[in-house]
Amino acid sequence: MNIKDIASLTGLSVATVSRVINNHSSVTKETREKVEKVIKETGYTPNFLGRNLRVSKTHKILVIIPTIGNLFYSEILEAIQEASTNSGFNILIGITNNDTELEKKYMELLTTKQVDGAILFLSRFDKEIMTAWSKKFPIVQCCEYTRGSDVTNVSIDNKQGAYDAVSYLISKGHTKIGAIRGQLYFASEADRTDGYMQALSDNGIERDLKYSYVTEYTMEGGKKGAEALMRLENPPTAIFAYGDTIAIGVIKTLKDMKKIVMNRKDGKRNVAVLGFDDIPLCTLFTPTISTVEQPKYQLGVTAFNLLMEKMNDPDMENKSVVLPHRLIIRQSSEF
Amino acid sequence: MNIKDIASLTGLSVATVSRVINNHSSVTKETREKVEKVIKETGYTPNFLGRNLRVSKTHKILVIIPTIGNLFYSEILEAIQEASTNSGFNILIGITNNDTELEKKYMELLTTKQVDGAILFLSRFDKEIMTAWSKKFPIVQCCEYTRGSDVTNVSIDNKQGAYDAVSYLISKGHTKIGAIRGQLYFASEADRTDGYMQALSDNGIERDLKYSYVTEYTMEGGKKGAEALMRLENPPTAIFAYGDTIAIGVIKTLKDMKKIVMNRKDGKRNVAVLGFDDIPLCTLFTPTISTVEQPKYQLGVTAFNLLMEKMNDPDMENKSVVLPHRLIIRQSSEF
DNA sequence: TTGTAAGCGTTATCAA
DNA sequence: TTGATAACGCTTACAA
Repeated sequence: MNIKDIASLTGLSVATVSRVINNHSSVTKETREKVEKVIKETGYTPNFLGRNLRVSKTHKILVIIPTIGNLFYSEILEAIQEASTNSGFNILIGITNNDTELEKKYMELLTTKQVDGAILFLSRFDKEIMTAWSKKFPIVQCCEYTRGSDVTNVSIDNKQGAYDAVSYLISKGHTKIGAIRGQLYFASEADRTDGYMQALSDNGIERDLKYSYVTEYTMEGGKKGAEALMRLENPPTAIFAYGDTIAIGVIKTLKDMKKIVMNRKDGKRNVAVLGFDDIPLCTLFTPTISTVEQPKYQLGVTAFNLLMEKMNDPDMENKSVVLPHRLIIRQSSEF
Repeated sequence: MNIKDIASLTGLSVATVSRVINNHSSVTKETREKVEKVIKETGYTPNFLGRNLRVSKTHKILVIIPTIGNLFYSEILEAIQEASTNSGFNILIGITNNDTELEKKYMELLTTKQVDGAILFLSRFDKEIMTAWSKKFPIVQCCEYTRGSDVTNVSIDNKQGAYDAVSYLISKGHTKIGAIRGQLYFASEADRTDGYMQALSDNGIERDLKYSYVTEYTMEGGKKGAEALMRLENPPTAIFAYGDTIAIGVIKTLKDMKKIVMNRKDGKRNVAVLGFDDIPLCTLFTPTISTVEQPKYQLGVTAFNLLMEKMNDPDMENKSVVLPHRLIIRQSSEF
């Protein structure tokens, strides 16, 4: 059952049927109704393979994302999905676990015309590659950017976010502040490290490299980090985690070690913890987790809207949108 | 740059170029090399829009899923993604939040030939509709099934899982056992309710309808459920949550209410909680959460493999695969 | 307002 | 082994 069949059944041409399907104004009410009747009776639906080839569009976008097992990403992805569905686009998802080969492989969906554009949650490719891609295809980096490249992107000011977080810990009397971060797969991490260092130096605190621990962006990673930092001769009294998922692992571990005890009465001071992202779990944990909020919904929607702009006007100049973050103080930083 | 251009540049026909691209055996080594050289030099990549139309295949599958904000689903989805990537398939994702209209809309991706098959995490459509769809398209239900329909599916034995859970709580001396579940969007919920009731009646306990609370499958839902159940005149001493996400909300609320106190010394008994799914958070919470484990990775991989079978042989008889579950006892049920 | 027909980029059949 | 060409289903000039 194809458009030709409908044409035969109505006694009209395929062109007219096509016009009806695409809501062209130049069809009389009667023919429109005649065609629609037959379409309804037959249950015909257009084959998009033909249409897509003809118009050279897919109405699909690609989202390349490290994982969806982190509520930070899944929330943004849900926002993208909502926005794209409202605009008649569907999402092809590429989960990479930071595997560069996979990242490249998914990018082939652009060269092979299987998607119209892409949103990338990554920043590991050379700036030259990123710029070249951006010249060829509509792409937007979300939460990340590639220094020195010319690519449209949306993110928060990660340096400032980290600066705010660490400054706050310092204001609470901490000087030995540990940091647990990922493996520099992301530009955001480098920026947060900049903010961390800036806050220390602005307050006359010398950075102790032993206080920085590198691991995966997982609860397990947080566990490892907390253990390593607490094993130090002179352990930190506060820990800045580069993600709430890490922070959760940190807190769990510190609780197990009795470095955090709720309603402490032995006069000792709990280790303070501050996270990043503000995922829903922050308020459910004990202690509730202080963090730097990223506007996840807005990040997703903005990324999609920017991509739409790029798709509609490929020659548009690339822009960098910076959305506001917010330091949220809950219990875990108040020790 | 298309296959015609490559043909011109090599002085061969498009047919031969196509054969090289598709690794046909009937090309001489020399021509193959000649073509491959030009392809490499020009950076040509085939346009899948043309190919897809010609072969009437997309190498894409659709996954319709209620949410990815629940680690239960995101873990299965990652498994599907891994399996499909290994087999050269890409995933189109449809997040529905249980919106039936959206579910239908995403199903149109099948009728319009934009995907080759679909994995559905839902069971709300009539058995007639499901059967009809299954006759027309390769589809597989994952974690769910539709009673009376003829559709390939994979899930655990939800009734038995709930039976095991509730029986265990009874064995620990509980007779007043609350249940917090979703809004019967899923067949799995009905099955779990059957198991819950069976366990009660097998142990001579009469079911008290007041002990069943209906809400959303979220932490917020768990909070509401716990509050409602604890407000009862004769509140339950144990709560069976139909999902770990709910269980987390329940536990947080019970802790806030002092119905759960770690290292309790006032002689009172904590309310026991048992979840379902076994998401990673179960071990990070205090108390750690007892639950019924679903083999998430295996569910995802099996769903994909079943779909592959259906796609390769549309006339294959539908099967129902049941994977093993496992009761995992941690702290939250031991009060 | 409607119809004719070209063409999107591929693959596959058939003939050479 | 290679080439010529039809066909996949659709949209869109252009013509009527």
